[in-house]
Amino acid sequence: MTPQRRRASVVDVAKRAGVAVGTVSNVLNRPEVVAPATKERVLAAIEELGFVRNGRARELRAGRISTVGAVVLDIRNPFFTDVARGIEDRLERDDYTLMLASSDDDPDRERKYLRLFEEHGVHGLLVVPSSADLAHLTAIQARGLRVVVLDAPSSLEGLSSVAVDDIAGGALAAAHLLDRGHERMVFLNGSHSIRQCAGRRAGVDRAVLARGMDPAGVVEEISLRSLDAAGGDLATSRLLDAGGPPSAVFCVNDLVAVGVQRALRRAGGTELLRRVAVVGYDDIEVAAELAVPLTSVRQPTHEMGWAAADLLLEPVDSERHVVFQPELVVRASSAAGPA
Amino acid sequence: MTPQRRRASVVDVAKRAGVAVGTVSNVLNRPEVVAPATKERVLAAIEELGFVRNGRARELRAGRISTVGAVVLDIRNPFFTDVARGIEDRLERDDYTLMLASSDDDPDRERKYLRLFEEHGVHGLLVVPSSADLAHLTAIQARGLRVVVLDAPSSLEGLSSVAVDDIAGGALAAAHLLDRGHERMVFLNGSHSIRQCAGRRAGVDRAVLARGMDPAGVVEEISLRSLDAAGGDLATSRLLDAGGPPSAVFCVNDLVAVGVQRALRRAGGTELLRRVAVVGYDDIEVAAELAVPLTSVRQPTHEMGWAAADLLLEPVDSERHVVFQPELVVRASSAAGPA
DNA sequence: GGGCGCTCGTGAGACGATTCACGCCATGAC
DNA sequence: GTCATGGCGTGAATCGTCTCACGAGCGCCC
Repeated sequence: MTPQRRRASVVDVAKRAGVAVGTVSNVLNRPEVVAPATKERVLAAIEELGFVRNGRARELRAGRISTVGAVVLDIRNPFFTDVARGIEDRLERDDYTLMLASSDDDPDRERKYLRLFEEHGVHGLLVVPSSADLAHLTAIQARGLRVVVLDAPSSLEGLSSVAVDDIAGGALAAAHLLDRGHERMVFLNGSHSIRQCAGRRAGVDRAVLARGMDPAGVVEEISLRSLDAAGGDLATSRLLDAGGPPSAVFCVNDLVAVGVQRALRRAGGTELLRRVAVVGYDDIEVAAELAVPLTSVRQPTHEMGWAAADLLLEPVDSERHVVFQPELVVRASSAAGPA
Repeated sequence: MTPQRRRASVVDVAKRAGVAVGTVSNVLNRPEVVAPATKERVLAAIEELGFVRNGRARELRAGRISTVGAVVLDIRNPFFTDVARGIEDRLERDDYTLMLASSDDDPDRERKYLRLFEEHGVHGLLVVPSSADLAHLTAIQARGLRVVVLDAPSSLEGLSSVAVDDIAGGALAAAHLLDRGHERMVFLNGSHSIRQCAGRRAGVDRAVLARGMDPAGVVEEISLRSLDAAGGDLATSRLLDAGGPPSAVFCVNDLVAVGVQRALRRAGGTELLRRVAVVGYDDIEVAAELAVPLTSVRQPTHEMGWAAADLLLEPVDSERHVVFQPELVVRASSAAGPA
């Protein structure tokens, strides 16, 4: 309890209890081999000195590692925190801990965190890659770490993965808007170097082609720099300034859709809001509670996190892939027909 | 690049480059003292072996620690992720890293994570305490770690803190409802062992007393087990079953308020929703975009996180307290008058 | 040519916990 | 009385990195 210059170590405890360091270690790790009286003395000394094990030394010696690192794209997006929660729940079962970091879609930040985790000696890494190039991940795996890629379905070069079928998701959304009669739509997407973005676009194209139409004539894709409400708001404002509202907008995630709705309402009130069909992606918790409840593509977030952590902890050494199917949740925001 | 049984160590690198281990270390840490030719050889060996520093050994030896641990109440609440972002931004400036964990309002989980972080040897800890008892935190501080308490203003027993004035926040919300003429209100709160909850209740009482009324007659407080949309939904459903809708509801956070709105709408459509005045807390990003935009108490989240990290990194050793003032953001949800 | 200073590189020791081969002692069987 | 057995405890060696006191080699100047 008294402030100390230096943390107490096993040596200090051993001295205080009048035993050897090995005995202290035994009390901590295999208490059953220590006689009760001795154990008592050691525990008392630990208490008095406020001794706390030094995990770094412990892991250095033992090689044991019970931490897992995860790098997601944006920690403020509920989609990723839900996935993280799924990861955590699975890890807890095996007494592992999660270190979470957010790359902000920035490959450099991603690399920085991956390196940090690797130096730190994590058991494995869960990564939502921010670019299409996975060479740095295969290199890490080659060094003996387990790597599981989340949300990046294709061309995995030997890495295990958990993903939702983004092509199917994009197709669901686009088909829904086409069904409503929209023959032109705006797609607010992220950079195609983000795999989910490229995949959803491919799905959109597939749905359009399936109806014998030409994607180039139907889909106007706008690439956003920031995939959040601010990004959606800004892009929509520009559209309105440029030539009036589109009749249908598909957004690469729900936060962007929230921004779209915000800009529409600001420009033309609820009336304008109801005239534009908006479809989001992720089905975040508040999607149903918005001014105009949002039609969205739902992904099984918790299950994805769980499955990813599962792949990481499993002793299996082979490459494995888990693909979940997305689901369209139809609400009022997509009710509007074409202009 | 080739898979290896064991991670390459400095010894391996030294052998390969034909130098001493100290030289390898110098290349990594003080490259300017190594002759160019030697440095070249060492770097080549590092590349060939895929050598990655072992951070555990490094920190063990150096005592140097560049990690900070944070334990927040609920990682899915945007309030906490915004605070976390503030922390991260401040830490990044000094090349520190954040390990984030979520206690789920559970003191046992909180203790578990704190212990883990302490064993891990973090530089310091940022904690949003889940109970009123801070003895375990002072004990940690006594052992030489820096501890900053977030969002817990009173009786700090020597711990530095960053907080928003919860009493003022509770008072703002209650005064607003009283101004609208509501003489009865429901307060959906969490356990009073959570300090923010106790503080906001105190603020509510203060506002009521300031008008010469009796809190017991005005405020019906309901204690929720889970402070999220599900919790608010459930409590509201029960209220409706028991005796019809209240005229005013103050929620301890916005997620709870979202749940309240959901239950109201389910029971009586938008019409019922507009008849009940609802005030939330935190002003999360989507608060303005809900079906009925939510009146809420805004807290400067990013600044709080930044300030907390600042206290942790500063070399100052004295106890410091930073208190931010909350702000009421009035929107449509609180427009309804008394029944 | 002896002394001095400088640049580079060396390698043993330290950080703190764990492990394991070993020794001590008491007990009990023959 | 001897020997085997088993329960307890010991402490040196180990993990991988960094530090630091030291020394080798070289050039330069008086």
